Amino acid sequence: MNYSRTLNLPTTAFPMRAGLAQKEVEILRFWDKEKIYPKIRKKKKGLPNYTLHDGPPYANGDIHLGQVLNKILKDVVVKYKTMRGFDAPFVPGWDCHGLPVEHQLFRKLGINKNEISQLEFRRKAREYATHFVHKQREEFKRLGIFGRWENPYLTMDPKYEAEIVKIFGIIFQKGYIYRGLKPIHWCFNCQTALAEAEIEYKERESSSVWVKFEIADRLRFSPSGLRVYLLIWTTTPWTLPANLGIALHPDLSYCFAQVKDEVFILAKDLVERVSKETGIDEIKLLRTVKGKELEGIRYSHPFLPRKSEILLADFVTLQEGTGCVHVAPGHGEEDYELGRRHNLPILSPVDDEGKFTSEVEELEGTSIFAANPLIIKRLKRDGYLLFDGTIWHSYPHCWRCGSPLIFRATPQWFLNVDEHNLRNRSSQAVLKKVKWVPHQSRMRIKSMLEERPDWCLSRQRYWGVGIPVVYCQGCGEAIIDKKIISNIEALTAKEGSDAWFKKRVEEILPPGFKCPKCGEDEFRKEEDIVDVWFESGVSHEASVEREESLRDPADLYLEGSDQHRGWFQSSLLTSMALKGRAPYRKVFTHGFVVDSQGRKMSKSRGNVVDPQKIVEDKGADILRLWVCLQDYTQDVRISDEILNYSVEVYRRIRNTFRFLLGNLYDFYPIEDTLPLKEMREIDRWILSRLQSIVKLTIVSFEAFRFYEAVHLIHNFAEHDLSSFYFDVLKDRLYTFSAKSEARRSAQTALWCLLLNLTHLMAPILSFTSEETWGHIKKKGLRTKGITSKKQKEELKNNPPESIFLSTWPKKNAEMVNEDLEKKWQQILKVRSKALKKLEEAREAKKIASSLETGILIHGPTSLISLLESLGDGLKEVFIVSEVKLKVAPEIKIKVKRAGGRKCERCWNYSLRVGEDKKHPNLCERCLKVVASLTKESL
RNA sequence: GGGCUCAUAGCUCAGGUGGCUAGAGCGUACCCCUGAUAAGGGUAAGGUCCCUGGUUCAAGUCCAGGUGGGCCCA
Repeated sequence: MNYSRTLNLPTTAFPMRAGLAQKEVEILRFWDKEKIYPKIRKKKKGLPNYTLHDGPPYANGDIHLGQVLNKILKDVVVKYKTMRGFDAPFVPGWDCHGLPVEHQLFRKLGINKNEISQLEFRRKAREYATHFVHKQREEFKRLGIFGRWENPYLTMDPKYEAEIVKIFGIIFQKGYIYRGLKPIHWCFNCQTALAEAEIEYKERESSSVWVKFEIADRLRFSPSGLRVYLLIWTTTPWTLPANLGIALHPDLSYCFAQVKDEVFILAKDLVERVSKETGIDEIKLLRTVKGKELEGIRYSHPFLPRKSEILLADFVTLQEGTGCVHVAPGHGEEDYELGRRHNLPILSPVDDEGKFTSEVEELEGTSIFAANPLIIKRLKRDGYLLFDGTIWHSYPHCWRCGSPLIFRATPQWFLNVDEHNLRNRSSQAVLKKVKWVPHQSRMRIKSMLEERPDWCLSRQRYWGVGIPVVYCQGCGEAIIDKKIISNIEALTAKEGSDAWFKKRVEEILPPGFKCPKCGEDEFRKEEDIVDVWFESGVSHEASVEREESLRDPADLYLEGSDQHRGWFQSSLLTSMALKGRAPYRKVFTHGFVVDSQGRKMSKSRGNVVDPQKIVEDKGADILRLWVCLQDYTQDVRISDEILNYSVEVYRRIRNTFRFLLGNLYDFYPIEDTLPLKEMREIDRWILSRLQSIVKLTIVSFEAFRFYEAVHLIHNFAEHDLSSFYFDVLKDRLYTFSAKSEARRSAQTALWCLLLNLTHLMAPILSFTSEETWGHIKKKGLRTKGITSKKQKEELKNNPPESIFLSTWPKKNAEMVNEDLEKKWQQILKVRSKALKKLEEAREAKKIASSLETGILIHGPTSLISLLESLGDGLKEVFIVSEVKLKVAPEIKIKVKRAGGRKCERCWNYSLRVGEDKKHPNLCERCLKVVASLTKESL
């Protein structure tokens, strides 16, 4: 007779194989159709607010793994906080303006700035950014990220743009913003500034000149009667008129080298090379000093009536030249920084067309490249040229027209980081008021703040918010007026930032406006736009402060570690300047996604992984789990092997859910739950273990260590549940009478495990938890045997339709039983010894299933009485047919074949199998069960 | 080159204030089960704890130097 129909075998519609790619789409549709997110928002209204403010990604291209990592982490935090009883809205944002969009669009259109009007281009840029906002939004939604997707904040939204204008005005009024000069890459053919990304380096022939700068001060070491020169090398003689310093490395050795009746100062280690390149020999080394010993010594300019000083700089190297570096703060990045530190003027006597201005009288109107030979000729004539030649080297060119570029200083707007002690105040706020996770972030932001230069707010671009400044045509005065700003603000709010570029200046100014300095009434608008970092940097005001649902300062900013220099700082500085406090209470940073070797992803390396592919192939939950399996405070690796690991962990957790659901098919919590007191000891034990897991998981989530939580839960599912508790439980679940107390006790524990584990995993495995919840909620809705109307009503609304509308488990103190946990720890130790013995017997081909055996346990009295207390449960623990105990000084376990015959129903061996004639192959226990079944079916 | 940082089994992670015969899970090998079945159980193999020095009775753990990787700057 086949008894399997008399067993309570697991049944569930929850499939073993997830089919995530399709299933997730169904769940997304469910969330969408049932408006789950709006319902969450409504339900949480009035609870304590938790604001995680989204750092806006660029609306540019498809999302990459870095953004996936970032948004999933945010989502886990938000879902966790939501389920723990916070009102935690998520308002996603996008950074829409700026170079990345502009650059890519120019490329796509195949034109340059001069071939399209600014307004026409801006229209296209808006379309372009909008397109990617939509695209990325769908991609993020597909990952299961909850948020107010239908109404994100966009930096190109007119209201947002108006805020940018307003805040620029306020910060200006407070005195933080000034006008200064800064060198930029300039194409004098296109007459435009170029960003780094728009530069192409190509080989080019340039002059290569060695120039002598005569020392003007008396030197401590002074070779009698001889003239002493600093020897510099440059490939851009046209920048010599702007020379305002010569840089030496403080720690390099410099020598005084005599050539005929002149002495040159140059790096000692470069003497030989210079000699070779210039063909000058017969060099006599007089003496050597360290660079720092020459600091501050003055020299004369070779053809201008000017004296400058020797400066020290770490950027000086022995790679090329002479170790004495010509410094023109108006014509080079490093030169500029060095000049700024020494308060040198930013001299840049070259106009838009690349011609000298009147600042260099004798070259006025001459193009810089045409000036090169003139300058060389003059140096030669006056004896300041040691040698000249030509050189092929890599030189920056315009990506559009191919012309060689120059570095040229232009007037730009800056935020003074030291105004009103801004730097120190920010530093203090960051160190004392803000929590940094991981703690290393704190030092990082500190050192970056301390070293950062003033913030250049001007960009010579098309796509962005105009800097709201007008200039008097009469005296050139730059005017930022409260009234004008509020006009621009109002116009921008109404028509968007296009208004600034569309309107004539008179339409922006108040009627009858006159220059406060000279009384003139003709003006022109500033042409530069605001740096995009300023735009996203003011989101604490333009988004958080204005959003009804969000709180400023935010509870959390969560971004990649590159934002220490970026958004964390731009947000901090603007907030400090505006409100005198940081915009965040806590900052959580994560690392970067790298390949299996720990190397960064790049197209050239060919190791870029596409998240869309993983989603289509394995599912978003696998990606979510991948994120949460790793220590993302460091760099996060990805590879097939790592993803497969994620799949394995997923399977284990899914199967755990499936086992739980399968064995609860006939369990309805409302009527079948057994009170804790009446439950079996092992069931109470697993519930106590569960409480430890709940407690520790909460600790991990609070510290944003999701990987710790996942490892914990996975281990629990593996070690406590699957390999022990479930294995032991099968006998009771399958073979005992369906409604027996013993079985209900087990099911009560399983129900509790199921509820808790699905919740603990929900912020991470959102799709799978929701899927599981779908099966759970059907059970709770059953109202069989419930008569009162009120009860029925309650059950209608409970459980909630989505797991995300329910709350996270709390630690249940009643279930905690440390004594029990200790006791079972000992039992498990004995069990693992027994398993080893069983395996030996199995290897020896003496047994196959452990139920074929009986075991004899020797041990000290304490252990024996502990085991004895388990009663019938003892043999279940070992999954054997018989356990005998014997007191002995040493622990020892013996395995023998079980006596009796195998019961056909429960597979246990028993001496009493065969006692009943009707069921000759059943044991005494199954006999009773089967008998009751027959009775029932009658 | 500078600031911050990371390095433990093939993979993902544990290893407060130095005492370890260095752990867990995955994967691998072998075995068992066939009533969680493209599942489940068991056993086992796997590590110069990046390298080199030093402090110490004792170092994965502390110190110094180096190598390699990451982010940001130059």
